[in-house]
Amino acid sequence: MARPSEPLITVEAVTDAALELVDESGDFSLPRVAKRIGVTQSSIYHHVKGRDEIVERMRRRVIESTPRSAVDGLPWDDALRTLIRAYRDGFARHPRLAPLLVQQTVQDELVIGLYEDIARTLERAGFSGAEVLAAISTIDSFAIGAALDLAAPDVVWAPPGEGYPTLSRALSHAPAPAQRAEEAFEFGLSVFVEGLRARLGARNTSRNG
Amino acid sequence: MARPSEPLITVEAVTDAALELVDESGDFSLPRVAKRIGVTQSSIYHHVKGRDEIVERMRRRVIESTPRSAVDGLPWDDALRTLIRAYRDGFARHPRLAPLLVQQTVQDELVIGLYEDIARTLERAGFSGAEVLAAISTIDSFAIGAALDLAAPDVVWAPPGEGYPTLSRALSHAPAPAQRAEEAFEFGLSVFVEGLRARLGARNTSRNG
DNA sequence: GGCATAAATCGAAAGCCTTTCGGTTTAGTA
DNA sequence: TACTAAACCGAAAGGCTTTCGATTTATGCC
Repeated sequence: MARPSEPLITVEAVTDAALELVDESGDFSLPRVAKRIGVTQSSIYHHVKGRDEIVERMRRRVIESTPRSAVDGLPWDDALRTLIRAYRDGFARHPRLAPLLVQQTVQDELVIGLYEDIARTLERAGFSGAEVLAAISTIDSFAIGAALDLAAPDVVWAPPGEGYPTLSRALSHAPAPAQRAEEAFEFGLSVFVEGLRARLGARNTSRNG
Repeated sequence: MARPSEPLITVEAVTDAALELVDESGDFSLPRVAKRIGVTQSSIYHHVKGRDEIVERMRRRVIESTPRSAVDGLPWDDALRTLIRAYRDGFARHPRLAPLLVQQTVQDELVIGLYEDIARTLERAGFSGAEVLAAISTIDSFAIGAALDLAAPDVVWAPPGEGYPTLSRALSHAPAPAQRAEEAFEFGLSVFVEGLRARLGARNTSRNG
């Protein structure tokens, strides 16, 4: 075949097909993407640079599917919760994508924009400099971990026997997998924000230094 | 060659070689492991079931390298900090292993034992049932995220231009990469524990319910 | 309109990877 | 001593990513 009047491939179609494959099977490959959109593997290289670019495009696709929310009017703790939820919700829609993303660096401008919003909110709350950076790192760790939690298999921890009474008791309260991950995320989020508030309070009443 | 009097391969040697390769290059493969211990790829299959088993053995190797600490005498918050640090410190010694581990389920008994200790500590603090489970999930998310943070490249967030003043200000306080990850982990850990304490306090003084 | 260039496709292949299979020699055992 | 099981090797199947040359066609320029 030769060059067609309308290209058979678009980067969007490649990204879509790859994302579908990830949702269905947890992974993707160039031969499978090519087959899905009805072209040859090699043709894909005329539209993307390689496998890594497809991963980057999936990351962007997932992030821009969550609208950037205006939080400047909200109290800082509500604002922070909103932003962190937005970050994590993108992954929640494509849970099996998370393990692929953690292998690669982020340089996407949209993510940077989200970080800027988080940084502003933290400064507004009363944190500064090094603390803001540490808090953002923590938020990143927590959100990515929570996204991976979504991709985890149904039975995450299976105590092998009778020797773990307390853990078994906790597990007996486990709801359905997706709901468990959701509840765990909300719990962790609120505990983290409460911790930040406690830290600010201790500073303002000069109890800690 | 035929069957030697002493086997040329042991599972420990395979695990060691794989871990060295991961530390050096961020990944491993059976041909490279085989070359490193001076045998053929196929021979490895007489000692481990496949690639996945090698990954599981590396996980176990890393976890058992951190001794299980006795925390029953400590106040619950100190105990919790100690346990979470122990979980994360294993990864800190082999940062590039983390991305490989998140692709696979945990069923290792040692990890379950650590979770049991965390569950006991949380019950001792005053949490119960569903809260314990949610807290453990959160701890897991946070620790794994922190481990991935260690494996991240030096410049994690690079604001592309002038449009991100608050983030840029925060980044100007960034210490060396490894230290940044370390400080972020300690910050998040202490905020998380403070948040748990705040939640208990609110409950005891009946301010929240 | 005619022509050079650039783009889009394909087929083939190089070079990785994981896993399996058959052949060979030796260790352990009845 | 003879038989089975174990440990090794070489070869190969079938997957992957990426590159290359050949072919045809769209596009831009004179």
